[in-house]
Amino acid sequence: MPRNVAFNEEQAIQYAMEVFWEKGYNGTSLRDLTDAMKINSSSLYNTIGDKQELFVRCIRHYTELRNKDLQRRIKSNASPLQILIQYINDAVTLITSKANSCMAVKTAFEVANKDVRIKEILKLDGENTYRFLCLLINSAIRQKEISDTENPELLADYLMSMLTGWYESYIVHKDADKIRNMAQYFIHQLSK
Amino acid sequence: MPRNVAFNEEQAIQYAMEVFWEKGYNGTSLRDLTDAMKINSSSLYNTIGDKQELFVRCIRHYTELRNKDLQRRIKSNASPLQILIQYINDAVTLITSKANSCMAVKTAFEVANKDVRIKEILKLDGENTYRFLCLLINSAIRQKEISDTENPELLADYLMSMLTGWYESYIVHKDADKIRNMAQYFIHQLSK
DNA sequence: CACATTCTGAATCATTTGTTTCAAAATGCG
DNA sequence: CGCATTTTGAAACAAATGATTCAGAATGTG
Repeated sequence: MPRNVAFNEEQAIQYAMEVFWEKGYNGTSLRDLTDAMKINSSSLYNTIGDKQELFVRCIRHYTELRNKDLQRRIKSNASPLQILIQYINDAVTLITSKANSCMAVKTAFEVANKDVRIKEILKLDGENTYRFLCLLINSAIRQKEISDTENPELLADYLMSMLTGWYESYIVHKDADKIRNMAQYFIHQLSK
Repeated sequence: MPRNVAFNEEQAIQYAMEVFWEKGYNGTSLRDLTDAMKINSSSLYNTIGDKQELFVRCIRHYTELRNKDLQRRIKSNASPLQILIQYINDAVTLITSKANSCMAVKTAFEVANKDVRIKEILKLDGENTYRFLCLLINSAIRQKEISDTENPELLADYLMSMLTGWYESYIVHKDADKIRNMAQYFIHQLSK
């Protein structure tokens, strides 16, 4: 009976995500968003909701993209340690090539303390990466690529913290070698 | 001849810093600030300047406080490794006790990419901590508290990145043991 | 086709934003 | 004291903010 929604919602969310990603939640205005999404604010409020709701949809979208990336990596037929090393190296490339940082990390520091919904999404996302890493490390230990004296859970937490720190380091110092050296050292420690 | 400034400027900066620290730059309004500082906005614009200038003064104040803390630690008559371990343990306590995170880290992610002045202050602050850590690690190596096979500069970068990551981890997971375990592991690796 | 229903666009809303104005109050110096 | 000078407080500014309104356009179903 009715008229259908004219705009591609996922595409619009993608556009909105990019703006939030760059400017942060508080730094982004409704005009910024509707401009990027190429829709009118009435359409936004009609289909998605207010700014907060849109933001929730955006980080959810972001974490889904990350999740798909991890799934893809797991399916690789490289060895566990190789997958792990590839993951770290890709992270380093990402950190040191794009000016913008990781949206999950930025959001954690900007709004996670005030918005429980956001915090919960980020928590699930973190646990997801955690499981991904634990899985790989455990497999690598079983295949004797990593020493069985290592603690997989600790190592996973360790790496995740390190990655976050690398983002900040690169924002402030813009020193790619710094990051590469740390990554190389971490991989070296891992591989013996 | 003239009337004197009535309010304590350093006290006012301290108040403003606390608000910025909690709410971030974009999340803080001029009213938030003048309320906390207990001054009128005309006084603010008369003595300090606009919001940006005030923010610069605030992180500058923040990094000065940090600097003083490092100076104090250096003067301790404990051994280099002991000072280092104390520093890490204090950081862990700070991270896992206060709800709010480190202002320098939050600011790096929120505004450092857009504001060169801010980025420069944070960079100097980072280099300061870096020197502090390198000094301690080098001394510890000379006193044979740390193996001379370690790379001091790398270790310093490593620790700084880790600390940043711990802040994010605690915001998202609120798991103090996670942080404590990582710290313990790091200290353990250091001490042999 | 025709109609009921939904979506869209432009305009507009009330607040809030960062900032400024200016008269009145305060203060040091002669 | 009295004047010149500066700070203060309340009010107000224009612009931007998040959000809503509503007439008209669009569309699937009968």
